[in-house]
Amino acid sequence: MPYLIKDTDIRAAIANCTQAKTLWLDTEVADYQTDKPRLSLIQVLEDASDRKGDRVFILDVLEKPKLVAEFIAEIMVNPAIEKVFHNAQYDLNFLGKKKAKNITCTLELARKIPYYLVPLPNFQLKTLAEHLGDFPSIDKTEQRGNWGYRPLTPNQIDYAKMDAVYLAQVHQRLLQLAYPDPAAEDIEALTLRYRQIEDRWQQLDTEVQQLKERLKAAMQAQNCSQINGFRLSSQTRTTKKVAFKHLVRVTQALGFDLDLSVQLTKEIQQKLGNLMTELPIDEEISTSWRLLIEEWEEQEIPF
DNA sequence: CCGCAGATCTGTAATTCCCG
DNA sequence: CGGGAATTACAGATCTGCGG
Repeated sequence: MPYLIKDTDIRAAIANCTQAKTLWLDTEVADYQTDKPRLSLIQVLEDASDRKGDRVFILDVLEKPKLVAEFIAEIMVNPAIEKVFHNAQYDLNFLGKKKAKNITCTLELARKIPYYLVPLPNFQLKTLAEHLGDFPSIDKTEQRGNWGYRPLTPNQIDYAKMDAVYLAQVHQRLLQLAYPDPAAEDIEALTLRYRQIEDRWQQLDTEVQQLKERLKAAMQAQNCSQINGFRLSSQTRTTKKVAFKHLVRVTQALGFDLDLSVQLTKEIQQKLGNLMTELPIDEEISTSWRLLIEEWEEQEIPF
C-alpha cells in the first residue's frame, strides 16, 4: 500500500493510472467545515480484487494544487477511464467538477436497487461495505478526523486505504444486483412470483396505510407532534391566482410580453366550442403504459 | 456546515370504474 | 349512456441524506 508524498512518486502513479480501464477513487478533505476546504488525499485503486488494500495508492496532495490539476487533466477528464466514486458529486467538487468524464456513482447505483434486496438503514459507503462486502464492522471515527495535519497517523492512512477497497467491493456487488434486461425477463416467472406474495402484501399494505392515517389523525387530535420517531408536521402554502380576463387586460394595456401558453383542459375546450378551430393550438401527444392486474382464483392443476 | 440529486408530499387534472 | 366516485398521472414545493 504505497503512501506517496514526493512529487515524483505521485507523478509516476498518475502516469501509471492513465493505463487503467477502471479506477476506484476516494478523497479525504481537510477543513471541510470552513468555506475553504482543502483536498488532502486522493486514494486510487486499480484492482478491484484487492480486499486488503495492498494495491491502493494514497496520493498526499495537501497544498499541491499543481499535482491535483495534473490528476484532473490526465485522469478525470479522460473519457477512456471509468472513475468510480461514492457520492461522486462531493469528490468532483475537488476533482474537475463538470469537466470530469465517465464517472460512476455507487450511491446512485445503490439507490436504484429495491429495498427488499438491500434492506439497509442508509446508503453510506461503510454501511454498504458491511452488508454487501462482508466486511466486519467498520470504524468510522476517522471520517470526521483532521486531515489537515501532517504526519497522518497510521490509523488515518489505514482508514483512507480501506475506503477505496470498500468502494471497489461495493461497486462490484451493486453491478450484480443491478437492473435486469427487460428483453430477457421470464414474464411467466414474474407473474407467478407476484401471485405468491400478493396476499401477504395486500394485508401488510392496507394495515400500514391505515396505521398511517390513524396516527396522523390521532397525533393531530391529541396535539402530539413527536413520539418514537414519528413526527407530525404541517405546512401551509399560498397559491396566487388571477382571473384570465384581468391578465389579458393588464398585459395588453402595458404591452407586457408574457410568453406562456395555457393548458386547454376538457372544461375549457367545451366552453370554447367552435372557437377551437380559430386558435393555433399546439398538441403534445404522449403515451403512458399501465399494468392491470385481475383478481386471481387459486387454480388447481388438473391431472 | 453546505450543495444538490432524489424522494416525498400535496393539490389538481385526466382517466377509468361503476351503477342504474 | 350519463355522471359521480375512485384511481392514476403529473407538477411544483419542500425535505432528506451523502460526502469530509
